[in-house]
Amino acid sequence: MFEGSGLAKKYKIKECECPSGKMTRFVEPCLLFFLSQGDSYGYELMTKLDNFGFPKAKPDSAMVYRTLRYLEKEGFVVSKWDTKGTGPAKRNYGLTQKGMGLLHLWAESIAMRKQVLEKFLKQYSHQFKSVRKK
Amino acid sequence: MFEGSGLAKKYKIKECECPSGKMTRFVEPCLLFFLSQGDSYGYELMTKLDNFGFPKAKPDSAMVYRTLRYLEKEGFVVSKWDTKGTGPAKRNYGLTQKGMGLLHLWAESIAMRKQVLEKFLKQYSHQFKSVRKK
DNA sequence: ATCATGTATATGTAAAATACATATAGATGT
DNA sequence: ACATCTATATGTATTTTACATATACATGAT
Repeated sequence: MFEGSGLAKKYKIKECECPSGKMTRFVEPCLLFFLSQGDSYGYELMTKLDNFGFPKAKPDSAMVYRTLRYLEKEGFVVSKWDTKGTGPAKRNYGLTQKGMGLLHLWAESIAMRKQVLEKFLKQYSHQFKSVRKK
Repeated sequence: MFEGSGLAKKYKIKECECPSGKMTRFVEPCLLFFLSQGDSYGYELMTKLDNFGFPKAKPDSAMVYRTLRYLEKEGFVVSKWDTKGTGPAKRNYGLTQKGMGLLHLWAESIAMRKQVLEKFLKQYSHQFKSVRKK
């Protein structure tokens, strides 16, 4: 994994000088995807994100709640309070058709992005193949 | 490509509501990579970026110049003026060892990121495989 | 009873990143 | 003389992100 490589130490580079894998921006498509599997609420979505494979650091809860509110404002999701069950009331979110559309757009965008990263990595590893033993 | 899918129109979603593929952040590792192939200067690096396969939109020249200055400030690159040749003087950049280290860190980070995107896409396409005919 | 912990949502704000506009200036072609 | 291309650079408004903090219900332990 990223932390364990020792490269940062070797070259005396602060960890923060290259993105650590938080991928906060990625929160939005994840939320949309989770909601496409069924209604849910902020706290639960947060734990799902947590298990989704974010390389590092827990997703920022502020990000989750604010993203959900943004998505609702724009009509990508709808919510209603759920007072049933134990504990404090939950705001239960559901995906709209428009939200489903946004998810598909995100998927296209992510696929494209993946290709760009792949292109970079291909060129990179081609150039350094001889240097990078191990 | 992204623009041509028609999804945005179908779902009445503004293009800006999902990232368009500018990937400004990606400029830094690209610059480092280009410089690992030999010294260069801002304007040339910009055109290289242009040809690198950014899905949309030209790279912001401000971003390129500011990133180069940042990299120099932090010791990842060094520069000197090149007054030889035609046209206005160029500031010629070269990668330092520390800069090479940062490039390798970026490569790790990008590889990790690619995996996360892949994971997302795999789950996504698994879920929507039946729905997404052509 | 009161205290810590877990569940749940929400906001305030400082700092960083980004987009977009604009400035400067040498060289070249018309 | 003027437009265009090459080349670097900065100003700044806006957006994004990180981090801290506030609220409050529920539950189990002391």
